[in-house]
Amino acid sequence: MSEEPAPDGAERNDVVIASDGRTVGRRGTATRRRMLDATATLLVSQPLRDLRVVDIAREVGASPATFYQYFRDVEEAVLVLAAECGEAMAPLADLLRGDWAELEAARSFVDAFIAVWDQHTAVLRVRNLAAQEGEPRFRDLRRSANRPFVDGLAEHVRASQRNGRVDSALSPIATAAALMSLLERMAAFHVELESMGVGRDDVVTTCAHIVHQTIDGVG
Amino acid sequence: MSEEPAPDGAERNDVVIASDGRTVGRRGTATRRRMLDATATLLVSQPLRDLRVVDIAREVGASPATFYQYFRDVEEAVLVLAAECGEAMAPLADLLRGDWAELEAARSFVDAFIAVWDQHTAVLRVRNLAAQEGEPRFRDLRRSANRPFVDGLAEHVRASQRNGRVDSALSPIATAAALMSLLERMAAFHVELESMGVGRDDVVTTCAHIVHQTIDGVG
DNA sequence: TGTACATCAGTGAACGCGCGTTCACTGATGTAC
DNA sequence: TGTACATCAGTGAACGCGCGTTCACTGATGTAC
Repeated sequence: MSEEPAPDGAERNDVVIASDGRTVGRRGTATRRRMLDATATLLVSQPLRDLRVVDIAREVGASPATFYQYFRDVEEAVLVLAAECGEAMAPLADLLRGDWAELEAARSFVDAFIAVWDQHTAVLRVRNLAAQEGEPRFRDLRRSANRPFVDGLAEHVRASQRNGRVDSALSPIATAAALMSLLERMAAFHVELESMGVGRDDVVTTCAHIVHQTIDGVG
Repeated sequence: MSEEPAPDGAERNDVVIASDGRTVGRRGTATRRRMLDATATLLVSQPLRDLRVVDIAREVGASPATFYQYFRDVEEAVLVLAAECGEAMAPLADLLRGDWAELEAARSFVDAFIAVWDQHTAVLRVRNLAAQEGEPRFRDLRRSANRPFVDGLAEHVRASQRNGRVDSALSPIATAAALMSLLERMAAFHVELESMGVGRDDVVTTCAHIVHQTIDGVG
């Protein structure tokens, strides 16, 4: 029966409520946005562990107290950013339709996937690190963002197994999970390969080959 | 000309020097070892970020001050553990010799690799997380531990490309890096797949297939 | 168009917790004779 | 075998920094009439 206050910065019936119960208007929404952007910016150059509320506040020229109007803590701000990345990923699920007999289909998907990572490297990396450390909320965000891809890849494997193109000893789920791991990691750190003479295109091509060959089997 | 004190816990001419300059004897060495083991144990259930000097000290029934006799900080203790894991990995390089025409060769390597991870999951995970966050010393440890495998895999790819069994569009380095990413991640979290009905053997088999097919090419 | 009021937005300054780190000390072990 | 000394080992207690967090306050914006 009790009327719980809405969680910080959460929306309820399109009305955003700040931590002290005031409704957030246009100006407040903009400030909140700047806090989020500042958070994303700072994560490019420092790990989440070293990111202080004071840093974010200073970055937008505000007081630490202002931060708490919109977020319970730094983690909550990062969770919002990670959720936004999830939305940016969603459209890629379409690229997994079709029979993928052509290498080009795999290439399109890999390229698009890495493109989203290139746009949001810092936040996605932090999301994955936190997920791997066992933070349940980051884990969930990652899982739900990747689920369509894992499911899609696993389905391709099953189809190829029915055709006899892929060895039935493979676990479709393990295969899909393995390929996603490969894609995420290469997306996250392909820039570092540049120093070894491996460019983004090489990475995309290589990943596409591996994915295609694995889920579509041998000719 | 100045006689620098040896770094904490470091060996010089087989004589270990503690942080206050005293040489460390049998008893001290044992205490240091217990500190290391306690660190590894605690890392199983909590991320590095939450690991306090006090926690480690309490775990071995000692005072925080004792910890500082042997390590500069928590990170240094973890670095020692990570280096030890590197040594545990080293023998696997032998498994990469041979021509790998047989799937079984890949399977042996994958199985052994995952076995080492199973023995040292916590420390290796922490090593990788720190490396991905950009900590140079963890990065170096990871790189040098994995280098033989990356090099070996890349060499196999080149050989297969000369045979025409693998598409020359693939970058040997990117391919090897991608496969290592896949292996590390599956080694790190294959336990979680159990809940989806995918056992350790399924994971090994699946990884072995992908690795073999990728570096040895199509029949 | 202007004025008064309500509400949204932002902050300075302080409090306090938790942890890292140190130091002067006690206790344990080893060894010379 | 025993005693004295040197050195190794361990610690209680405290200090202080840095950050999270809050509160009472000022300022900005919107709106009713």
